[in-house]
Amino acid sequence: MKKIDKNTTTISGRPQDFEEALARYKDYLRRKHLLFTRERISILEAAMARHDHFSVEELHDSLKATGKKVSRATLYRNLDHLRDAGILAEVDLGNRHVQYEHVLGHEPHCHLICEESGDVVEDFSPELQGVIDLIAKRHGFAIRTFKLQIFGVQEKRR
Amino acid sequence: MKKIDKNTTTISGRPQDFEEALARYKDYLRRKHLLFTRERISILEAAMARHDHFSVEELHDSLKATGKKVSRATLYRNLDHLRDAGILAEVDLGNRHVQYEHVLGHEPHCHLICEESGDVVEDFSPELQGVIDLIAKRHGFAIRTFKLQIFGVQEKRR
DNA sequence: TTCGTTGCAAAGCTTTTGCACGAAT
DNA sequence: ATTCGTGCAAAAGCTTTGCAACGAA
Repeated sequence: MKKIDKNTTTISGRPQDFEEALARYKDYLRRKHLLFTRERISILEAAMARHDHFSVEELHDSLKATGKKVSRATLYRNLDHLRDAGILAEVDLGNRHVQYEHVLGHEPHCHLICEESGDVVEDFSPELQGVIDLIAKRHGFAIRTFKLQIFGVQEKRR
Repeated sequence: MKKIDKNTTTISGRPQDFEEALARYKDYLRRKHLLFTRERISILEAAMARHDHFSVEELHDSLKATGKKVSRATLYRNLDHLRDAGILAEVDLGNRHVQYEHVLGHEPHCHLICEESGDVVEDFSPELQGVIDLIAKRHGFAIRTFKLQIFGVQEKRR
């Protein structure tokens, strides 16, 4: 397996997030006339149990580790659903790999990626949303979501 | 070949941009002790001749169209150089395909992607840079570059 | 002449798909 | 009972790599 860049960000994992995600997923599945299968629960559990950014392969490993094996094909098919249901978001960390993160309990934010260490830091500055709203308004866009990545080098802490 | 989403953005193509890119590339190659080959010129010409976002495959087609065939392997190898030389930037338009755009004559900007039509609009609002500088400063990051994508739906014009 | 570069073909990864079997309602 | 979902294996798409021949300096 190809190595994915180091990732030190930790995403908060509040207990209520899983319940909220489950409710949201059930609602989504009902609306789309899709079934609520054991594999879909396993994938949701595994995804919500990870508190960092993860790739499809890493989630597949997580599932194997818990004994609840789900085929790669099923995983791919369902990650799309989890994204469409507003439970997971795709993240671009500049490494040409699709990675995911939770949306719940996780306000809109951006990623700072250190090109030296590979570390990823999340930022929740409130100023950003205003500028983005302004830009969208200028072009007559109704915003659904945004992604901002800042690439640079993190200076040494002291 | 898989179809890539429609793309209506046009990137400006000032005559001096090619000269500037050429100078920048020669400098980069010299610094890295790399050779200045005919293939590298062809790729640079083809890339600078495109005034939109393009995929590797599309650039390969451009090259074929001008009769200057360059193998895919060489193309991949050299697109990395053009990116590292600061001539091209990788763009994420949310379609899971790597695409490129010029950097020269092209201030820092962001992309608005319409999820209905697939249209991509570029925005050069100056307010953005200030917020990004602020965020980077907060985390002790020396910025190299940033990418911002706004996903939504473009309202009808009248 | 000397190395880096290229083209080709093969290999590697990631993601998608067709189909028969199995499971949810 | 019906219909959708899953696993498997194959296929497809994209990117990288090994190697012999070529070309820039």
